[in-house]
Amino acid sequence: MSETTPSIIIADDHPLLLKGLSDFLIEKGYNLLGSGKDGREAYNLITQKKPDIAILDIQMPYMSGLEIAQQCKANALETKIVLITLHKEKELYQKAQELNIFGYILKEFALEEIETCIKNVTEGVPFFSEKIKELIGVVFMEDCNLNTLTPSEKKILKFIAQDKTNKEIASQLFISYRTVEKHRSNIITKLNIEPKTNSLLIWAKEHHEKLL
Amino acid sequence: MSETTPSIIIADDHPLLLKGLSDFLIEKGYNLLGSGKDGREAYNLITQKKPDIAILDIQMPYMSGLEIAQQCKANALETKIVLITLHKEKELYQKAQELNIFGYILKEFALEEIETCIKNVTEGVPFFSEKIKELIGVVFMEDCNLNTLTPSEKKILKFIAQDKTNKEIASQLFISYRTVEKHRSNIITKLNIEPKTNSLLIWAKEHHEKLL
DNA sequence: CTAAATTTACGTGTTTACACGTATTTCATA
DNA sequence: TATGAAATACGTGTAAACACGTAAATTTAG
Repeated sequence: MSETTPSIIIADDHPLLLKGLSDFLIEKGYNLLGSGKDGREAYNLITQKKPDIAILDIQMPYMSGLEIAQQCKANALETKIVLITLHKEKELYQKAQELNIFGYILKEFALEEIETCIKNVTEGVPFFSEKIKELIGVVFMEDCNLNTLTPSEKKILKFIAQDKTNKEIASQLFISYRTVEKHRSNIITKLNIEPKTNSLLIWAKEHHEKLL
Repeated sequence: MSETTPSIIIADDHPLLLKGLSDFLIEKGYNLLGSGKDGREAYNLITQKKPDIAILDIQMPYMSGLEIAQQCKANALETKIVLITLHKEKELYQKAQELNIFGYILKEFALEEIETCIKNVTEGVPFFSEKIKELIGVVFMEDCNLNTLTPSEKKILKFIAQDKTNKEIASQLFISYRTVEKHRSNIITKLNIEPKTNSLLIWAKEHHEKLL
C-alpha cells in the first residue's frame, strides 16, 4: 500500500504540545512538512503543501480543527484530517463522519496511539481512540434528540444555560413567561430528561458547549 | 547568585507535553535530572535526586502537583515547586503561598514563560503567569468565603454539585431534608450568592472543581 | 392557497428551592 | 466544666420550575 512515508503537517496552539508532537514525529522518521500554532496557519499549510495527513488540535485560535476540516471538504482537498484533543468531546463522532475526518486521538494517549493512527490513515482506514468509541452509545441518542428541537426551543435552551430564569428570558424575548415555561416543558419532553426540578438547568449546563 | 545551572525534574501525565517540555529544557541546556508521568514518580524523583526545581502538572494520577508541594513542605525539602497547567485555576494563588510554591505557568504560554520562570525561581523570586494575576481580584473574595463554610456545608455543596435534590441529600446523609435546606440557606448567605432560585446550583456547577 | 408545524399564551396544580426565625443536641476546647 | 460553634430540625411563607391540557396566531412548505 503505502510505499512512501506520508507527509504530515501539525497544528496546536499549545507550544509545548506542538513541540512534543513535532519532535516525536521527526524522531520516528515521519515526513513532517510544517507546523502551525493556530487554525489559520494550519489551513495555509494544508493548502500550500498539500500534505497527506494533517494532525490538528480541535481548539485553536482563528479556526478550530473542525472548521478546517469543513473547509478542506468544501475545497475537495485530499489531505486527511486527524483531530487531537484533551477532551472527550461527545458530539464529535458524528461530525467526524460528515467532515471526512479520518482520526481522533486523545492527548492522554497520544504517543501510543499516534503511530497506529498514522499507519491506519495512510492506508485509508479511519482511526478513533477507544475511549471515544465508548461514549458513542450515549452520543447518538442525545444528539438526535437535540436536533428535534425547534429554533425557538434552542434559543430558550441557550438562555437557560446562561442562568436566566423564565421571567428574564420572557422579558428579553418580549414574550409571556408562560410561553417560556411551555417551551421548557416541551424541551424536557423532547430531550427525555429525567423529571426532577432542576434537571433542565443541569442538562443545559452540561451540554452548553453544544449549544453555541 | 546562581553560578551553576539549576537541576530540574519534570512531571506530566500527558506524554506529548512531557516530551515537549523535556526536549525544550534539554535543548536550552538545562540540567534535567529526570521526568515522571504521574505524581508518584514525580515525588520519588524529588526525594531521590533533590533537584533545585520541580516543574509539575497540577492534575496527575496518584498525586496532584499540589499534594506533592504539601509533602515537600512537610518534609522540609528544598526543591522549589513550579506548577504548570492548562486551566486558570482560580483558588490556586493563595494555596501557592501556603505551600511554598514558587511558580505557576499556563501551558498556553509555557515556552515564552518557562525560561523567565526558571531564572526567577533560581534566584528565589516567585513567578506567576500574568493571566493568573488578572484573576486574583476575583479570587480572594470567593475563596475566603469558601473557607468560611463548615465541613457539613461543604459536604452539602458537593452533593448539590452532583445534581442531588435536598431530599436525596437528606436521605443519603440520614438527616432531615429541612436540615439540608437550612444548610443550603446558610451556604448561600456565607457565599454571598445572588438571591435567585437556582443560584446555588449554578454556583456549585461553576465551582465544582474547587469542591473536590 | 391549504395543511402542517411552530410559536404564542393561559389555567391549574405539584414539587423544589430559598428566606428567616427559632430551638435542641452534639462536640471541641479553653 | 463551661462556653460557643456546628449540626440538627421545624414552622411559615414566597418564588420558581415543571406537568398536562387547551387553544389561538403565525409561519412554512407543499
